[in-house]
Amino acid sequence: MSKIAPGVATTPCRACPLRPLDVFRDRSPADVTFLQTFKAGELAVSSGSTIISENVNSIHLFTLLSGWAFRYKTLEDGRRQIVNYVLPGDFIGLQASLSDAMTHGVDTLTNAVFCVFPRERLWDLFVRHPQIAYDITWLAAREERTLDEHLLAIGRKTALERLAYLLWYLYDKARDVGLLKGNKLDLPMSQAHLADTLGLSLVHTNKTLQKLREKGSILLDERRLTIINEDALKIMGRVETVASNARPLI
Amino acid sequence: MSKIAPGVATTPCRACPLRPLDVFRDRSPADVTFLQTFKAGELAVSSGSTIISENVNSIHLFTLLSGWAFRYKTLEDGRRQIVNYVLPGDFIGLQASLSDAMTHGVDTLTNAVFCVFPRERLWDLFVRHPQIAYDITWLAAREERTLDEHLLAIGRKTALERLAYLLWYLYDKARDVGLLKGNKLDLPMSQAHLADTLGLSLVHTNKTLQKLREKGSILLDERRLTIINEDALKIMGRVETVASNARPLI
DNA sequence: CGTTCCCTTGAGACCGCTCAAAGACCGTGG
DNA sequence: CCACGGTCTTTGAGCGGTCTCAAGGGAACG
Repeated sequence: MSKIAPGVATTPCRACPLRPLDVFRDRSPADVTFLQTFKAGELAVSSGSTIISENVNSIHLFTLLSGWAFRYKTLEDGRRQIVNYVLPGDFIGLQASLSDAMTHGVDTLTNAVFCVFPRERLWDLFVRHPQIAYDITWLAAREERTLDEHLLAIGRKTALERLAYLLWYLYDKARDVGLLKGNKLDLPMSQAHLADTLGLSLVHTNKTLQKLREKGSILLDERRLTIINEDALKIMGRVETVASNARPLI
Repeated sequence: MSKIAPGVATTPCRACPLRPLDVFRDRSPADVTFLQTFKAGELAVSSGSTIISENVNSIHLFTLLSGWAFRYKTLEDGRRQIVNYVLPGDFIGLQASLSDAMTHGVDTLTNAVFCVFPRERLWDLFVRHPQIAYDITWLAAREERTLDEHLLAIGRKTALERLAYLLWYLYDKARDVGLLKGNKLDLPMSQAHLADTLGLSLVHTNKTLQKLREKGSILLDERRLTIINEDALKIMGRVETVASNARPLI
């Protein structure tokens, strides 16, 4: 089901397939070399695996190399809230690592490969590689901003606005890391996942999806999303226009 | 309305009234001395002031010394979502500082005093004071966890659960910094603020508040909150029991 | 003493919920 | 090969939680 690749050939950081992408900042060769030593290995898991468990402290930090995952929290009676999605290049585990208490879970939506970094070397990193430390903080602040945005959506937007917002968010996020095929994107999650992200019931999510399709700006069939009119979708979703700069890749 | 105290006597970090509190970690005298030099001054503002404006990059970082504030986001049509509350000892501004795009606003609920730190010295801090850099990251991860929790509440809890959760959250947070008088807490926000935090309408928030009062675990009158049965409140709010450790104070 | 803000209450509308069930698709095992 | 169970999507029906609109009262303030 899941294992940390032992002798198996792993991707060397200098040949990281993500780093050349425009969304990621350039990094000095020295820092790339350090990241290579910081990387303890790779974790290759199948779809539906739990990478970080709620209520259990994680001893690792991860960068997703390929695949999709999501962060979530659940209540005892089973109600689940998906807090954010994880795409290639996203760095996760800081919360579960630094804080000692309850945290979120992370599950994969597809087969996925993670770079694994040992938490115990984080302090060493802060001492000896301030640039990377700064980048980690930058990413944490960025995630915070995303969560603010999601809170605004769930707390104050209508079902239709929320759904339009979420689909645009996923589309835009996927575009950053080159996952689009033209104006099409293969989404790995079910409508139940979307519902748990939006704070809506499954049934109502489905009906809202119908409505959104009727508006003519999107297609979504067989989990393939096609964006016909991105601007209209953004307006419907009350999306703030964001000029996002390149971000660091850990 | 607001000004950075110039020649006015400000609180020296070594005599910080917050640091002796149990919630805050001990810090080496050398680091306290550095923080003193990092601190550019104090910002004393009256109730209802905007400290950080949405859509405008902030050039400062702040630690709240005294008073209450809140972080929020708004939509163009005026709908507002309060994202979190800021109490003494809380460190804010990282998002608005590090990221270049749209951000949240921060308004005060009472007269308040902030310690002001210049953003441009943040990099220097990361190079020369890794412990403080680490602490800042730790706080960012902690805030992220809080937002996850709020997302779970707004997305998946009922109105009554949300309100119970919020009141307990505020009570617990205030207790940390010694703002309780016995089992009483003076809340500075209106029911409109509570509504905008919970993703509910003002009217329904009021009616939910009635219901919660009827349950007998709380009193809330004239903005004075009395917790009669904390355990019952936590259960109603579906609050995870959190064993929170001491946290750093910047 | 008028204005403003806040809390409260009532009434009715509607958005989103639960319950229920059917069809499509898929992998598995008989 | 087909039967079967599981997951996912879709649809209908009816309930109810939350919303909007409206209005009144109290406290604070100029």
